[in-house]
Amino acid sequence: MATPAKRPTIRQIAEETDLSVTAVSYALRGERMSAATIERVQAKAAELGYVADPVARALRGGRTGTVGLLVGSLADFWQQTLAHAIQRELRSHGLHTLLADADGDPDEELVLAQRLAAQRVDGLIVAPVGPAGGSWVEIAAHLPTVTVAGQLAGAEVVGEVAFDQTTGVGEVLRHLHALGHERIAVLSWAVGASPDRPSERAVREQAAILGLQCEIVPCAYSLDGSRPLALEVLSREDRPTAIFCLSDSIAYGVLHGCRELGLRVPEDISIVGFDDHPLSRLVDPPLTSVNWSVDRAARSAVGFLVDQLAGQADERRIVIAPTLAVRASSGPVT
Amino acid sequence: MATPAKRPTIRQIAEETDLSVTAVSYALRGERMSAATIERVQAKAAELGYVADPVARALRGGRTGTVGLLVGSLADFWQQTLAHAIQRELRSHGLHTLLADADGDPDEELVLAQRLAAQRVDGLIVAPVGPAGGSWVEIAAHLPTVTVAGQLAGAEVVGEVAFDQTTGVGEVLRHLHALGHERIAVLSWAVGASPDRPSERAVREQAAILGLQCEIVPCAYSLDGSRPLALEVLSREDRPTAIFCLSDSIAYGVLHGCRELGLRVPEDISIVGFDDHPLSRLVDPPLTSVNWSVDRAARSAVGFLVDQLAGQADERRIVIAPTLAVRASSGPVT
DNA sequence: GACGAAATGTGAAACGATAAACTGAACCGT
DNA sequence: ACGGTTCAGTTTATCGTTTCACATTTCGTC
Repeated sequence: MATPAKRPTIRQIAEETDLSVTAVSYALRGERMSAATIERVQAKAAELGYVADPVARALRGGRTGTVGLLVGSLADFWQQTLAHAIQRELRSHGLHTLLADADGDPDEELVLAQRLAAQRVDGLIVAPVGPAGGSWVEIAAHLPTVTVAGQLAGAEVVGEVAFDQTTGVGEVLRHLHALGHERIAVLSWAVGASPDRPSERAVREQAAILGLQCEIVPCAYSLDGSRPLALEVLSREDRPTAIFCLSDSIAYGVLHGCRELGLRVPEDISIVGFDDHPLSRLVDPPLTSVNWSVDRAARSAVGFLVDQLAGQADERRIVIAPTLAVRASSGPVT
Repeated sequence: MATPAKRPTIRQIAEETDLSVTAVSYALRGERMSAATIERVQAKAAELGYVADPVARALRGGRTGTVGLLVGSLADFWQQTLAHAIQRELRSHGLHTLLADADGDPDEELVLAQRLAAQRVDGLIVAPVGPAGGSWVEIAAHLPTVTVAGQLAGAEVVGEVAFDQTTGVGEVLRHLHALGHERIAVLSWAVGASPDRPSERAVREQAAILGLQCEIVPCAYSLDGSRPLALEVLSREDRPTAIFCLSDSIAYGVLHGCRELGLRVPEDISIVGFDDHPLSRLVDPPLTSVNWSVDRAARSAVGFLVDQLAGQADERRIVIAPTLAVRASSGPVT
């Protein structure tokens, strides 16, 4: 663990080829120098196994080949899936991923974004929890930023992958309404982090249209966060006839809670998730959920960023349409 | 996106305090300088919102505060969980995570490890797919490396978090044996990547002891990888009475396949997983699996690395004991 | 055969931070 | 009063790469 670790440097190549460091630098990139020199240098580089030092390059102001990926909460299974898909997509473009997890905290999110910027990432892909503060405006101004599944209003991003929350939420509520549900508890995550989160606003709007009575309950991500909450909601005198969870992870915890209380799903209560994690079709009962194409989202997000890095300067935006996957966890009111 | 982005530098502080750059450098770290100077400098730094540039620091040979996390395959749900846990633990120590996914490919794994090293990570946490090649020896010699859930034999790592495969596999096979199973298909991932993978060797050993007939079938991670394979295995004339999957993700795909074929689990066939993903208790039927404490593994791995970085030079090792969680997916042969 | 323009190459500065070596001055005991 | 320590700084070199400005050579053209 202590050996000096000597990666070959550009200087070594220079010495062994009797050229100046500058010449080698150019030749390695195939610029300026004569064809003969270029070949000689590159041969030597290959021989020594030379790889340019990304750190030095970054210091000089160049690219690092690394993109920061900032996720709202990795405790959420779906966001794990999203992170995986994005990371994979970045890799296919030869880019590295510096992953950070805000853990549901908008302040932490900002701090992490700044630290990623300090690490000289070439760009930032964010699935934001919090609202767009002033700092976000600054960060996005300096660093090509793409948002996924959330906005940073005011900040000038180079790309935006939006999920059509209104339609997604609408489909769920219409589905539940059609089944006869009228009292619905909505479990939402990171409430308060973002005052007017689109999904919550969509819930209020659509509920008003349909005349549904929706109570929004703040909830932590993850099984362990939602299960106790579910137990509380489910134990109420006038418990709702359906629970709509704004994330599948939350729904899993609720399913777990139902099982503990001996409640049958969907006979005693209907459960609907959001985001449609791959395992949702396998849980018991299979979870009704709203599906967005993760792959498409990941491809778009990375594509936007890569285009930007390649010089395409136009801001781009895509809205991903939802598909309601109706499964066994939702049924008529009995 | 084009504004020059001016983070304050050490030099700005130097100018504004009428000190040399070096003096500021020392003062910022509270060394050498007089108390008065130290305070003056730190006040100015706070005022300007100065944060040391990790890139420059790294170039000079110092720490980057970033740790490389190299995972065998993020397509595997359990490894997603592991990655999350480790990332979270690293963050609690103030360390950043550079995440890379080898995607089941040992060669890719090596390449990624080298690229991480080039990015000047302070250390490496690896959940290896492949065997320990010569390159690993070199990498580990230069970079503090901790392995989790796999070995890099020959390479001098600073810490090792091992899972007791023999016992884990043994418990599963004994469990199945006790239920009367004799013909068992074992779905293993990344076969061939590592010629003598501990889990597979454990299967062969334990099967021999118990007199079981175990066929090891190579399989990709993930639902989509294992489902078609499961369909094939399940459609055989003399299909096994039990399938033991060396990862829960694989088991999920198998469950999916059973459902498609109309096979009842466990009446028609028993399914057992490995690693015990949090959702395994929620799928239908709840999956029998082998649990290892992810949190303990993550804490240990990060602890080993942090200790090493703090100067503790002793190599450390922990073996995590398995717990067999018997659930409804495994039952007696009928 | 002379002149400007390419082509090919070199040296030095820069990126931001740090470590080693050096410079005065104050201070010590004898 | 004199050599030796400390203290509190400064100068200079360095990490590996890129880029700007400049120096040579070669070449085509009139």
